[in-house]
Amino acid sequence: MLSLSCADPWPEGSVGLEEEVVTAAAQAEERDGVSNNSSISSCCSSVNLDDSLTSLQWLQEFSILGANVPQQAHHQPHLLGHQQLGSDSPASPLAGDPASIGMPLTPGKPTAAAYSRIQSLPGIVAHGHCPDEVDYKTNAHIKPPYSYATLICMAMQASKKSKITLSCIYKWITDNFCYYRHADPTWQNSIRHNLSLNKCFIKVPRQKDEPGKGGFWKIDPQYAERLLSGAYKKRRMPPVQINPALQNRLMVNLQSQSRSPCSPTVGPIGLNVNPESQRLLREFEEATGADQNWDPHLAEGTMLGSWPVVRGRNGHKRKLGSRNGATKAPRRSSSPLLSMDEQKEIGPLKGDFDWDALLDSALSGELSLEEGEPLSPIMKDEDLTVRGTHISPIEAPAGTADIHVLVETQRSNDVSDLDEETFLATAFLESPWPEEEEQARSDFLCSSTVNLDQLFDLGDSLGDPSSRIDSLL
DNA sequence: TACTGTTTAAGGAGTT
DNA sequence: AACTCCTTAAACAGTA
Repeated sequence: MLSLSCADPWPEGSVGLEEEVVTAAAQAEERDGVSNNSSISSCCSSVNLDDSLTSLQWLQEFSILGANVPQQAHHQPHLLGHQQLGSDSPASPLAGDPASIGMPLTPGKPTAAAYSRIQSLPGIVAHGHCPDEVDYKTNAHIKPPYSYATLICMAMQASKKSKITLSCIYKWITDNFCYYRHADPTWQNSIRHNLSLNKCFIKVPRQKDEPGKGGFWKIDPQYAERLLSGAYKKRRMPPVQINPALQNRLMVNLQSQSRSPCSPTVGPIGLNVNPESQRLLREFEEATGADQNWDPHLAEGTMLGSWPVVRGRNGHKRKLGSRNGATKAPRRSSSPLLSMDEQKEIGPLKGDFDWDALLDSALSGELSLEEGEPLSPIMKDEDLTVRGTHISPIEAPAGTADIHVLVETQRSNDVSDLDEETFLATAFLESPWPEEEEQARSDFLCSSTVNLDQLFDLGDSLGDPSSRIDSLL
């Protein structure tokens, strides 16, 4: 089974088999007596070992972390097997989890604007942040700007399966968004709440002969229809939120460094925040003006001291109730989540993601759609909208490397907010390119400073977007 | 016992 | 202002 999950657990076109495989895996779990009590941490430490192969990684490297992230793993997919045999790897998410092992988080491109650089600093509250500038997979401090429904959709679509278990959704989220690995596990409650309440999610009960806990979930085809018909209104992304579980440590770290600003130090959690970063931080705060109210002496009150006055979206206060352990001990995200079958099931979730295929399959009525309910082929318009910005169509130069984002954006024209959000969120989840193309792609990427921010920031140059694309190429 | 799933409630923010 | 969306919290029941 290990080799199955390593090699190609859910090969293309295996959708029809997945339920059987899941069932078989679940039965194997039963046979092996594998309990669900392995913590998600330990689960991740093993399951995540192949995360270096996921698409998240390549895009993160691609965008801002290119110089900082070990790359050999996704250049050497054959290492996967070894990793899964138990040896830990620095490329694994947890190994790369700054909150876990103190991986230094350094600012992004040194030549980028202070704004962009600041985004990559841990624990920065920044309205209007650029999601693609934040390494959500390793940054445990910034809450991903995706709604829970979006996260669920992402997990479901990443799975390429018609149905997915709750624990797999948890797993995918924690695998791909470091924030949730360290966040109060109440987010799982929200996930469940979303699944139950949101009409777009359908529960698929486990069959009698399907061992395991809980049922499966899938996306309602009607909802998919709505997604693609643009029935949903656009909503603004919430501001970045800092993970309260990590913020205190971060604060201590920064404070300790502020006492000796001339010597970059590694704080209690191993976060490098050197004087340059602190300077950038101040730059950012000053540049963002009064709403940030930055004051070197009151920094705690702005971005580092906003907890435990938990701030929801846009910083409004939330009730804390008894969440600080006064009554019910909250479950931690390290609580056991996955059974063996789910770990096997989750394997393909990690970056085995192809939006082309997903959309194609969706449009042809596959994916989670019921038979006879094909999606409307509506994506043939000339215009496209990227997060509220109207953009003229851009022809991808023939024979050049795919501009996946643009292509997908065109195809996603007129999609709903959630779908768009999901698209934006999952665009960087696309599976790694085939090996034979990788070098050429790498060359392209290396020779270009393009990142998603640039691609999605085309609204800045509506006058001549194609010229901007040309400049990117 | 822990996990899963449902339901209710409340509050904030964006949209109409 | 009303509506909708989203998040968070919590209680409760069912289940493995």
